[in-house]
Amino acid sequence: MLSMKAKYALKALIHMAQMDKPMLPSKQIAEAADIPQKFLDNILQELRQNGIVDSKRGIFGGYFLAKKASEIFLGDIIRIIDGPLAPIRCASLTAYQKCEDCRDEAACQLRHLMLDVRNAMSGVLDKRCLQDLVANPSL
Amino acid sequence: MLSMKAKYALKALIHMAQMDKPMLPSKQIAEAADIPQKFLDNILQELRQNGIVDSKRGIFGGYFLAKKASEIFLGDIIRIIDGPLAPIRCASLTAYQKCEDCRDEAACQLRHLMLDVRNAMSGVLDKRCLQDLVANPSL
DNA sequence: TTAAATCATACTCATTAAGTGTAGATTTAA
DNA sequence: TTAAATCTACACTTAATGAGTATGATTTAA
Repeated sequence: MLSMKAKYALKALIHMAQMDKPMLPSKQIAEAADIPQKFLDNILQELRQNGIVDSKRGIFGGYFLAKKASEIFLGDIIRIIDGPLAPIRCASLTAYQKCEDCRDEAACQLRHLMLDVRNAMSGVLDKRCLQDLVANPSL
Repeated sequence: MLSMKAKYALKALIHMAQMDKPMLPSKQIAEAADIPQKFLDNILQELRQNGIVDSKRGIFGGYFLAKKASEIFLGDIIRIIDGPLAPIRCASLTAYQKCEDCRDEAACQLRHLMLDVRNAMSGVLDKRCLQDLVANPSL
């Protein structure tokens, strides 16, 4: 399950990509996307630290996309907020971690299955970018 | 992410399917699959209540699959233990629930995306059964 | 200098995850 | 019939995570 936090992150970014304004204060994003403002601040912070958005302080400051919407992939956003896509860590490509109780990883049926699940998810989330959610409303 | 509980459930069922014994006491499953026994009892209970396994009490009792391994699908096991596959409820087919903050569900980009993710996951988990994990060790 | 904004840290509060413990019921071989 | 091995039910614990809040500092344009 996606956390609310990740859902909010996606909603906020979609909103930012849809507006052609270069910069939006978090308050406006919060209102437009129906997200608790302070929580959104946390989220935007995390996205900023990971190079998804950038910010300008002071009055008339705000947040803006750090890259083109066509270069921001949805899988990466989810990874930043919720961690790896894979259902279990030993099936993650970006955050691999060995199972403690696994005797023979190469033969582990569960891992093979979950690798397939991970790849299926990645096939959707790492192929699509923010732009796809804006440009193609009927997708 | 899959919970430990769901992972244990899958490990236990795989072990049961692999052994050709008709019945296994939970203690043996716990040892073989490296699962805390009491926790496994809870899990087997839940699987029994959902028609995945059945049990026989008394000395020489134990648990056994309630259906053929080829009829037990992995998606269903995960749904029983962890709930719906879909990343958000409004994208679930088996446990649909409306988003509270959604103005126009049909146009919601996020939902369409997550429906695709759900279908990708289902494409793996609802197509494969326990038998696949036993019969096809190199899959 | 002040108002509006971001930035940083720390805190709360409820729920879930991951088990454990205790007590009792059922079965069946001996 | 009884002891051993099991299942069954329910309550409890302990830690982590989720979903936010609160407070205060810093920046910047006017």
